[in-house]
Amino acid sequence: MKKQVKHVTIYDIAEKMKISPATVSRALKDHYSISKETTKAVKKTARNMGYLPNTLASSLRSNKTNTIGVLVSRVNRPFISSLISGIEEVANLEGYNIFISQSLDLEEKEIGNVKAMFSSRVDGLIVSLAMETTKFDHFEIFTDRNIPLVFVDRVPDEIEAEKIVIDNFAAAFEATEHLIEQGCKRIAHFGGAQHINVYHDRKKGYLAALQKHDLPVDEKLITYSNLGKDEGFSMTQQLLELENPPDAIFSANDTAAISAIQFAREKGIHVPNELAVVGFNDDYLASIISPSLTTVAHPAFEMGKIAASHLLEQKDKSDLVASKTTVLKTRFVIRESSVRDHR
Amino acid sequence: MKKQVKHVTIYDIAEKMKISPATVSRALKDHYSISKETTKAVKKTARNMGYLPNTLASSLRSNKTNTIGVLVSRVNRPFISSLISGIEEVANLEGYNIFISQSLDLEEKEIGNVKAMFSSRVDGLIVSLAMETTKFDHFEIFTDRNIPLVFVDRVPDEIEAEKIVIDNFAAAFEATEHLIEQGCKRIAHFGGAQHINVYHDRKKGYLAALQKHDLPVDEKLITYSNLGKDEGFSMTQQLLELENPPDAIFSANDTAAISAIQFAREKGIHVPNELAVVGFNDDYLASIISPSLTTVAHPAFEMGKIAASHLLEQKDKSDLVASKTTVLKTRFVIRESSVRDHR
DNA sequence: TTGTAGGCGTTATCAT
DNA sequence: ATGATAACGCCTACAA
Repeated sequence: MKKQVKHVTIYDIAEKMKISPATVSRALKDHYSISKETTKAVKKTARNMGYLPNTLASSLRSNKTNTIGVLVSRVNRPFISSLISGIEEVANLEGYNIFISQSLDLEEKEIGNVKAMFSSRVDGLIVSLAMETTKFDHFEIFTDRNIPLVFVDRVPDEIEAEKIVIDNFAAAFEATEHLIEQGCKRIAHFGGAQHINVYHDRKKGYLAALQKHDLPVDEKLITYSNLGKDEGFSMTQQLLELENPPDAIFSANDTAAISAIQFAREKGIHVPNELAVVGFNDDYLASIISPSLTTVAHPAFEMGKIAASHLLEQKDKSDLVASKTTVLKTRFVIRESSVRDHR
Repeated sequence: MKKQVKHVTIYDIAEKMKISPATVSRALKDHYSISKETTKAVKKTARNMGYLPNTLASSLRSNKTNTIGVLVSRVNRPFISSLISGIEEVANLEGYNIFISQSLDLEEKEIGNVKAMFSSRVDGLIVSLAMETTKFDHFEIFTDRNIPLVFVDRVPDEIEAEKIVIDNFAAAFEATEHLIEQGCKRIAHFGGAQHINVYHDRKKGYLAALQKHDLPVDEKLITYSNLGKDEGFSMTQQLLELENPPDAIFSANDTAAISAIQFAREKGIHVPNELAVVGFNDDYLASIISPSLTTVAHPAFEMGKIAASHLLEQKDKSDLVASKTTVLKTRFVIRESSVRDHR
């Protein structure tokens, strides 16, 4: 039976030092009104006694948790984990911790998570929407109370709030135009759920590029899925079985694009000459696969940093914060999967 | 100026219903002593008033946060993010949230994080050690108080606590022996920091396999690093420039192994015939790269699930928990990078 | 410079 | 079945 160590409180310190708990509390946070000697002595005693503050009590009283909530689809996706790293870097620098939860792309879970975040009184919330989400009133808990709320990447049009996004339309346009310049005439598109801004805008950019260059739009060449590995395979297979198959694919993410490359490789179809492929995200994989994948570099880490710093700025500005959207630059990275031999 | 919504408390509900806060509190948690009608009425009023519990207050009073702390090196690593997913799955099922923080492989940050976890009164802590960590007394805050503590993967020998690991020795032995069976005679090893159990054991397994097959150990073929992408390149380069270069590499992770493959590919060195490569972890990349990478599948997700469920079991057993180590099975995945043509 | 005392929102204890 | 009250640990006006 191990000895059970009790929690040391400011009262214990006060008692031992024959001073008041208030003085201890102030000394521990370097309150100006406490003398240097007292402060030093208190801190020393606290250390000796193994005192560690109870954040719960402190937060309850002060109405401040020094915690930022982060609500994402799932942490084990390259884009998301980089985003989180960016958030953490800034948060930590400012003395904040982060509280992460996953929606698993389910609306119901997202709603529960938002409530849980509120219940634990996070000082602000950063959200990238679940794939499934179509309603947004669960965020009113935060907006109604002017608790800082920042959306990242997958953002809702329907809410007035701070948003950090990339220009999906422009990036998709550039990517598609690049394929056209390579001489591709029948360009397919792997699209995501169209009620999500990012996938909607990417498709729009794709269509706009086709239109600009007077290429016809063939609905048979446009697919919708959640862009997973398996979907990538099956979509590629179906497209290549068409009587009039595509000569290029612009995929709304890298995962599906990579599956396309793998499928083509297995079938002996040359990438890029028979099938050019462009992805979106610039996952680490993109540079590793052979042929390497042309894609749109998504500044995930930076988005996280900006989201966190904007969130922390909101606190100060009280309630006159205009809803503001920050658009970050993407970078089009041309690699082997799209550059055709000169003919 | 937006209307500022106030927080609704159980007092507000009690007042409106002309009952006591105690009854409200009980009704909201389905306490057996409260009548069905009252319970139903309270819940309805709570919903109408937009009541959301204050977790801080509840936790402070009940001494229970329903939160599991997770302390890892960094979230944006494939192994870690899968581990976290596993933890979250189990935690959520049992009504727990998780609180994540990153040590960035720095001991000092790990120490701070452990204190912060304690201060926020997590009900238990799951840890994968920072690369830098060599002392372990910062965990005594938890062990002294019998707060459940589980180490995963990178675990300390020096602490009596629950541990979840894989058999790194056996896995490394099997991997190395496989290379020997392929006819490799000079097998190099990319090792990690040797004070970390996993890297230490992997090296031991490697050495044991060489010894069993009467192959000499050449220290020049053994490197130590943090096994990053860049290190993988430079180590491969250095090894291949030796007057007597290796014909195989067993790397303690996939990242460095993949760099080795890429380096060889660039230099026109045939993998596996001129240089066979085996990695460790089975990151998603391993199956994508060409030639695909032979590696040891590390059950990250399952480790997370087991860590969480063992942690939650500890709560019940009060203080007679024996320190226990659970060893999970790995799976050796043979792919192209190690299978030589028959000669 | 330091002390006193009330309160943050909830739950546990003891009563009715 | 319900109510009154204290307590969790800390912070902060107000007082001294």
